[in-house]
Amino acid sequence: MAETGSRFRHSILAAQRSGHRVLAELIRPLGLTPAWAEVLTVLDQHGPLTIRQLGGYLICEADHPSRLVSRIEQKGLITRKINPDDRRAFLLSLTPEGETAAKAVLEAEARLDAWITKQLSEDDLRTISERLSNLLKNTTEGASLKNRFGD
Amino acid sequence: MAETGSRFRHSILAAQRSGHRVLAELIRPLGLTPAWAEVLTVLDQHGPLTIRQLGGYLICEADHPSRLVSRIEQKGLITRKINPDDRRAFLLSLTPEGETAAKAVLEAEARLDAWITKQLSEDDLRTISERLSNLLKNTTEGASLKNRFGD
DNA sequence: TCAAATTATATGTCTTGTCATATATGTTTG
DNA sequence: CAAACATATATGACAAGACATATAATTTGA
Repeated sequence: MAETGSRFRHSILAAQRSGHRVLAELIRPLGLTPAWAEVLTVLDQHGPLTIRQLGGYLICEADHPSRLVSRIEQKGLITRKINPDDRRAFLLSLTPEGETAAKAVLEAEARLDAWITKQLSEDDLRTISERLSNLLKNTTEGASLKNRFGD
Repeated sequence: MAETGSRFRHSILAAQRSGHRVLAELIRPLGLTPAWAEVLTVLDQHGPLTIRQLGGYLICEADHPSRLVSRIEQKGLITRKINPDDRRAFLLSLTPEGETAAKAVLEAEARLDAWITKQLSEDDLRTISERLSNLLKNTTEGASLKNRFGD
């Protein structure tokens, strides 16, 4: 079938949009969005990072997440410290409120993941992740995936 | 592993973003975006549609694509005819320029799909599409997928 | 050492997408 | 028939994401 690829692409798009919508609903009561959730969980897990380093872990944004970060900062979930070694690059960390929010995000994501693992087997999930990682091996998104989840 | 679901979700996100970026690069010379491409190919394939009907085929937009349509219309790729039976609902069709653009989109997508089918087997692609459709069976995105590609 | 190149971040502008709400038309029902 | 309800589309406001460009700090190399 010539449309195998097209159907595959549209299925990926549909899955992403659907998952995004569901996650957005789960964390909206927290005043958060999926992009904010990614920033919070990455900072929670990988400690103080510069904006550029943070970008290397994010899948939601290809460019430098300056504006995303400043919005989250304005809500008081992130602080930036001046780096004496390089006064261009700030070090971003979670505030106590940010850590609380990150924990709440992890709980919401755990609920979503529990639902997903009821629908598809662990084996299917792992196989799909692996095939997609393979497809993305020379892309920035693939690099971020590897940074976050290893090979 | 607890993170199987998380990795799966992030892989889907990464694949979508990467595919979106590549398709955007392929059709940018045509002055088109991936969302426009979806509208053009759906109208090309499924004839005159109202905005609501069009929305039922689109995966890129959950709500009614009013503004997306009016932007494409302003570029002269779509026309709307008043429907005498229901003066709320317009019937959208491609202009000759729109049909040309739709053909060009199909060619660009065919190049992308040719690359994809070199990276993953037809069997893998079909299996992944099927598992994702299954996951989405009670969602609006799943309904659009079914409208476009059947069961 | 100092000009050029590089790097980190920021910002203007635009399209996309969501939510909430508005308006106009059509349908149903008391 | 009129009021209530439903439907089709539009729009204001915002976050997200991409691209191009700008600015400031650092590094490099002649």
